[in-house]
Amino acid sequence: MSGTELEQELSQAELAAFFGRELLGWYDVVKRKLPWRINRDPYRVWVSEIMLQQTRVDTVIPYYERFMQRFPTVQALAEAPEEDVLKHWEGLGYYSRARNLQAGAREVVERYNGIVPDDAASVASLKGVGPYTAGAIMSIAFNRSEPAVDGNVMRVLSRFWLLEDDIAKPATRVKIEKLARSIIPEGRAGDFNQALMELGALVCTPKSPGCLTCPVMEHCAGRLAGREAELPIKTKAKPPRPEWRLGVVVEGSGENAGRVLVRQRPDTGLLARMWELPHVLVPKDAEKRLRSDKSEAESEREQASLADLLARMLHEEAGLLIRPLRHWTKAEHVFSHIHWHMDVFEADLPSIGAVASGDVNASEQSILAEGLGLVAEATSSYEGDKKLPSGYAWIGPEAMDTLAFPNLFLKLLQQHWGIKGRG
DNA sequence: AAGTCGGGGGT
DNA sequence: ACCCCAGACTT
Repeated sequence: MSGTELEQELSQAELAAFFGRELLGWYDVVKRKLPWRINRDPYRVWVSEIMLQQTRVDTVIPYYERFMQRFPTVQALAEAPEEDVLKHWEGLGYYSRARNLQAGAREVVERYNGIVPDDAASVASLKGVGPYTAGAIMSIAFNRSEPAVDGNVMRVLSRFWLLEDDIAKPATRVKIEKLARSIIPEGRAGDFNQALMELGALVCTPKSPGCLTCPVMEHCAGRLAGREAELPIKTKAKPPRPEWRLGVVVEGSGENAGRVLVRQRPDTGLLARMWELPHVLVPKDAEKRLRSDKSEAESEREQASLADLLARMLHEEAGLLIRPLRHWTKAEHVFSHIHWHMDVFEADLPSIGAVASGDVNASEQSILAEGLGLVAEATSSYEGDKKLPSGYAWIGPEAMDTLAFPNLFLKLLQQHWGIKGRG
């Protein structure tokens, strides 16, 4: 301490007044023009806040524009087919947000006559609306004095007030909510909450924060202590568990030439109700057996083993008989809790002619040996496109605007047809 | 309290 | 590579 300067000890109320005044003054000058800020329509605010959950502003903007164009009102969203809603969410991730949002819209139509209720408890009860989103809607759309504490706000307030609580713990969000509620300037809840987030996004960033341009640096306890870089405190997440999966691009023939076999995922769980290429999880015991060859280039022998496993598991799990042709590509995809390593094969359906003429490889024989009757039945029915296993369908590039795929499979399909188109 | 739920951009 | 993003829901 210098000794010549009197450290002004500001009270909590004085700090809050300073913080609110300076932050709002800064926000009024620099706030970004964003598509959900053209008015305060509660439905528009609602949709934006759901999309912005765990998703950056720049990523959301084009999705938001398309979504609002297609579903401009609560009624429009409530009446739409779910598939249509998912299609407009395609690539954005966390797809339960889309399903919950539509469920919420239908609830607003049925229970509130299509008007988003101006009531914190009612808004908070809507599907997909948690503590943050309820506070954001109430403050931004209705200017109610409710806190809206997201990752930005926890970071900003942790630094300004030098809070050393672990923001990964749920209890910390509750604590910071109480603080945030207590410092909302009278009559400006919406602007204040947005200003907090704007500061976190533009200035008080996770790494190398721009303290020199920060409107509240003068009394930021974290900065004054020289500790802004180590705040907020957050425990590390566990790394995603690895999974080895075998996928397949099954090419159709005859009337399905140029099409690929896809399937719809179950109603719950990961990527619920999204469409995908068929794939199977390599069991851990089989993994040890098949990974004996650790060399860079996979041998033909190993690929044949993988293809064999793929065909057999697909038959057991889905009753689907395929004929793997060749290894096509590898694909990696990382979720927050799972890391997929995929080997994708090209395949077609076994034909009766091929079986009869003996034009089959060894691995295929092991599959087909289980019953030529099955093959015959499968072949005739598949070609008619009538008796595919439940949830399976043929799709060509022209129909891609009807089914919603997660990005992983979207890219694989585009790669498949893209190469074909250029070749 | 810990796990589940996508995908991408910043550093 | 690792971190984090205008988080919510389930167990």
